[in-house]
Amino acid sequence: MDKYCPQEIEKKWQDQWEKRGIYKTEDNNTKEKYYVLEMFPYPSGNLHMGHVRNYSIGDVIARFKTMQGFNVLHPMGFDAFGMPAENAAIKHGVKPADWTYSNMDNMICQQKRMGLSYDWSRLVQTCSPDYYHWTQYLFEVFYKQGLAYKKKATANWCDSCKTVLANEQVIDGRCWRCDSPVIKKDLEQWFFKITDYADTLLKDLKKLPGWPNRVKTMQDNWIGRSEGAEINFAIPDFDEQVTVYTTRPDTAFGISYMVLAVEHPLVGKLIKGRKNEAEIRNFIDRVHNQSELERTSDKSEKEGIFTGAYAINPFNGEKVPIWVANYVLFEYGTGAVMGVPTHDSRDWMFAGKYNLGKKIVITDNDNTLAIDNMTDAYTDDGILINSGEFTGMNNRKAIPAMIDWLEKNHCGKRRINYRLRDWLISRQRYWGAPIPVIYCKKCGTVLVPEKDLPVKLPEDVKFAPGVVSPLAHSEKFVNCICPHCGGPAKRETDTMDTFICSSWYYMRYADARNNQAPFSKELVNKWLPVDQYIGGIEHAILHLLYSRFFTKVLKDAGMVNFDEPFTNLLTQGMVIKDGAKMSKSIGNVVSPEEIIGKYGADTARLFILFAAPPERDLEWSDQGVDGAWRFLNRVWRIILHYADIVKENKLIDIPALNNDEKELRRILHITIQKVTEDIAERSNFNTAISSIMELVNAFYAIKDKPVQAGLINETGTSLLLLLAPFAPHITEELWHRIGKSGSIHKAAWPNCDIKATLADKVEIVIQINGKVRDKITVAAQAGADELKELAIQLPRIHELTKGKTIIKAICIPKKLVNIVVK
RNA sequence: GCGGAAGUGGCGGAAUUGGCAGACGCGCUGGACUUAGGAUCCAGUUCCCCGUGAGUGCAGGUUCAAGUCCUGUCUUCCGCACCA
Repeated sequence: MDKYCPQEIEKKWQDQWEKRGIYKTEDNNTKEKYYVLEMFPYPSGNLHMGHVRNYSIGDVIARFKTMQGFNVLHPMGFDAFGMPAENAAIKHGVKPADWTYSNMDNMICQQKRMGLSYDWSRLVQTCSPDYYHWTQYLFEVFYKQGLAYKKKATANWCDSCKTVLANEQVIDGRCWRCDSPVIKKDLEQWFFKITDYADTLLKDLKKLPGWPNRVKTMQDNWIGRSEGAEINFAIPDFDEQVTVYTTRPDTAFGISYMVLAVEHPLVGKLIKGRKNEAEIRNFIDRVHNQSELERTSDKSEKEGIFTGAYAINPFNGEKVPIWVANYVLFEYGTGAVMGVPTHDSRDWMFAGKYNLGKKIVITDNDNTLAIDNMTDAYTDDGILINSGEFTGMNNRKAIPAMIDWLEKNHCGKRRINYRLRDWLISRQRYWGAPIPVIYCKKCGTVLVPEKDLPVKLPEDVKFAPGVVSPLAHSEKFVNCICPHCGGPAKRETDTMDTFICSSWYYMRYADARNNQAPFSKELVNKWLPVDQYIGGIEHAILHLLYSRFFTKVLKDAGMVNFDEPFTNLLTQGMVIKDGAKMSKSIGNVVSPEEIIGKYGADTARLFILFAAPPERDLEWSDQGVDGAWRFLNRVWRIILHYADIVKENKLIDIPALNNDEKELRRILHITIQKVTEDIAERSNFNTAISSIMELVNAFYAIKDKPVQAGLINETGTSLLLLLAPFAPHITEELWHRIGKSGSIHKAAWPNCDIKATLADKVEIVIQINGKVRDKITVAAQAGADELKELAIQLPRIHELTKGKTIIKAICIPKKLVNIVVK
């Protein structure tokens, strides 16, 4: 018998598969479609174990669904724009395009060595003009829908990447990519109006039962919907008015001051000419220039200063002092808040520090609250007091009543507010899709006409450390002709956030080579939505929220007929070693190339799927890899041991099976049932593999016994079929060695014979007071009464219950008898 | 602070509906085969005071029966965090 040598057979089959095109997906096919997709990678140059895990999971599902008779779409591509290519250009003088394409070539080789069942004819590379042509086209779709606009705003600026970032891309005050602190900069930038879709994005989370709750909760929090009211306060001295947003209008009679954000446009007017104007301005400048990190840190103290101006509380006509303070965010709500120290903890602290008034307007049921014995605000529900006509009302009921009052008296209204901000999409970088906009002195902002797309990236661009917006330095790129009036004009020199490229790539796969449109309606609606999407949890908000937004916009634009892109989402855990994420700086990286070189792709895949369920973090174990390797060798040997018998292709003679044979066949069909369910229903590949291992153990157990050739045929063939999605090469090789023709990966998934899974005899546990005391083997169909009789008569049970009263016996057929004694 | 997930042998993990806790794998121990074994095959492996014993972070509760349900509590990880 020859040895299992993955280095030989894996290459051989990969070549064969490619030559025969067995993973090419047909668009015209009557079988039911199934679209399985792994998040496409950034082309860093090399696969890491996280990729191996991601692709192994997707490949199992793709192969399994194919064998189950679905028409499977399983494509791959690259999220190929982005900063590292420019950094390489700065550091090593290579062109970003050259660097990126050579990295992609290398990674495709590595992916092919993993034996993944991709339809490579649909390869998508977002940096290719054939692709970003349509990214630009979609920008124009957004623009025409009124969803793309330019405005001056205080933006998050990463000084290391020399570009702005969207809110979602600032993690704890730091840049998501390079981790350097983010600073504030006032800049003119392009935005996508994702806030228009805040409500739909939130509501439609309910349409996603196939998503992990964790991800839905995170998106829910990120969108941050709150219900409340706007209240207008007059400022008679200035003939002005200021509007606050609150979720607690029921506390309005307790307002003792009001606070504006330092950026609030009214502040300048209110403080002008005050004797301490300079002092106030100082404070405002200091707060405004604080970094996101400092300003939102929980350590930073609440600070404020009185403007000298007063506003009128519309409910009771009281004069309330107007302050400015660091804790009020200009971007949220109206940038102004009311201060109710007695019923809001932050206000309690602030009022305590600056000696502002406190008045109780909601009391607990026993009416025991008193300012003097309060140590913090009372934020619970209760009954309104000191609240004019609303006094005596339950505060929950008072909220709508008081909003109605505001609306009737034209001094406020109901308002729903979101935490979500518009998506800042322009980047001051070269290696991205140029924003297809031209600025003309006469005509203003003009879209590049569709026929002139794509706006191509120029190649003669200089890269140097610290250069902002390299495109802006390319004369040839910047200067152009206005498509409207034909006069001289200038191009937009910012490129698009790469998250835009990745917000629609999964649609492009449906029609990847289309050069007339991003995709044909027919094909995108045939294949989408993605049935199973697989990727890391780190995109819970970023990519997954943006993609949902894109899908909804394209649906409203009539380009697609579905409104959620991913029906089922599987978020895989990290691959860790020695308790930490694999990283070069810690030095705990295990390279996939090395593992595949030594053990082959099948072992690597099998180990990574076996070691933990997909959602959990996976601790890398070299010994665990050995275990997977040993298992495949066991399969190799047992199949070859029986190869000649299997080749005879004898049919099974079920009535002739002896007990040992029946037992083996029972295990086989239980395994078929379990593996099918584990893949299809639970995505628990680890338990699927463990049950295949049990089958192999059972196969070994009958090795020295005479076994019917038909059963050996059934067992050997089914074993390979069950294992095929996990270890595609070894199973293909053995498939041919047992005399089968055609690829195993095109063969039908085995069916479970339910009758075979039922045992004639079952073991029943006999408990006394819930503790196992004995076991008996009885006919499977034995009923409750019969079991009880048998149990009580057992010598051991008889012994143990001697002198005690049997109160009752609980009998669960096929499982147990529990005798309750006293 | 708010929200979420998780705590099970020496290790990774199983137990899907309340019904034998520890499947499967690693590691370890022993045996067989062998010139040899870090190959292979077989067996054993939760703990202990070895029993009518204890045991799924801890303390209670419900139940004939609890890893699973309920109450409280501790720890770890993750997300959000002055959001008015």
